[in-house]
Amino acid sequence: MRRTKEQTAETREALLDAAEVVFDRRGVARATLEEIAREAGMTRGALYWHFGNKQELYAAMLERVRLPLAEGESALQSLADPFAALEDFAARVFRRVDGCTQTRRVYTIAFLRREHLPAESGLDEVEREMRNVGRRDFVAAFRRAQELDELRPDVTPELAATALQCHLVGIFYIGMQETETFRLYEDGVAMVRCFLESYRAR
Amino acid sequence: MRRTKEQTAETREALLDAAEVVFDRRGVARATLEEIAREAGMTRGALYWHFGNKQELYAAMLERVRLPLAEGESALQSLADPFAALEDFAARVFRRVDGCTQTRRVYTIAFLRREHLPAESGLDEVEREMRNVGRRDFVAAFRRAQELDELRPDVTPELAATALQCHLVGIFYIGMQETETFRLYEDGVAMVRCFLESYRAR
DNA sequence: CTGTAAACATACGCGTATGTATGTATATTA
DNA sequence: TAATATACATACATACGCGTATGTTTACAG
Repeated sequence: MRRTKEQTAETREALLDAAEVVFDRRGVARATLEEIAREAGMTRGALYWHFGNKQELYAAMLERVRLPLAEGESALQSLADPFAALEDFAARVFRRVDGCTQTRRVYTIAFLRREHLPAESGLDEVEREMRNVGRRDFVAAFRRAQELDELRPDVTPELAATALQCHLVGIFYIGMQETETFRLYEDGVAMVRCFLESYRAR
Repeated sequence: MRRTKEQTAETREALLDAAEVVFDRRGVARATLEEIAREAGMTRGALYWHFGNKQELYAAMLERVRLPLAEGESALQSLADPFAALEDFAARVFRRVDGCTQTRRVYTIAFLRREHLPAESGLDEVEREMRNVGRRDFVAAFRRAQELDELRPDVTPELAATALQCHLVGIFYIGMQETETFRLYEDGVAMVRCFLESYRAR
């Protein structure tokens, strides 16, 4: 019952798709490998062939979304107009998470359907990067704004970056819970725009 | 081996204290009733006597913190100066969560150490209230601000309330993860103050 | 003072998820 | 084309955590 290389790759993708569905449905801890495999039309044998255990499966699921998202972040580098770049960045992230079902589901899983412990080797690194969104770039952007005398004089670039990060995470967190009363993209962009104005010098 | 009523109450409190510690350490799903009982110097027998199962234990743990916190929220009712009331409210919540070890731990558990599923009878209600912080009062406060022409004309009270809620939740979320680099009270108050200014009419 | 039930500790049975070991058909390679 | 390793399915052994049943002591009601 050996499959071709292409079929094997399809199986792997199907298992990751199934993992997203089941993790979202049951939560990561309560999700069983049996249910995931059945959801993909396979057995646990296939799962243990492609991934060593649930942790590796989860990590692979994160990787599949992290990589395409990482591409879009580079566009923040345009530091001519820092505030416009920040708003544009936030809008793109919201559009991405709100528009793409897979991305949204994975973010929902990482934020809500999973228990975060202080030290979890490997995973912590990736998830930290996910919730940090683009904090490093935020600091750089606000520093640039400071040089241009566009940043409020009574706040540091670091505080502004942290505040933006907090706001984005909160919007994610609430937006994923209140899926009916809250439009991630429209409301999110409006909030960030209003938020950024408050850190602008007058 | 029957105990006095007072001893029984002490046992119950000890079990709840132990639950906080173990839930924080292992996460709710991975925490075992055996470990919780041992942490309290008891056996599972005591746990099953006071609480029917892990879910009831968790709910009781939340209740113990929710009740004292609910008292402080009423002070938002002073609607003479809505923005000052909002800032004052946020400051008190931060002070409470940052200062009281027990409150902070329970909030950490509810936000980070637990998997949130769409429909979970009973718990969802309480946790929804926890993360909503004081949204209902926020709307009222921003409505009042609108009447006083103190609210930005281009935003609705509902959007402003949601934004504040998002910001608070995000500050909680990040503040509990980055316990070293982030001071919940000091940084949180500074952020909320800056945030509120942006929703003020000029 | 006595009976009863409270407040646990201990012991047991059960289901369930996990990891691994083994079986097997077939794509790939030499 | 034969040999081999791949890509799974199936079967098994194990352990763990839960719920409950039972045992035991003793505060408390009458």
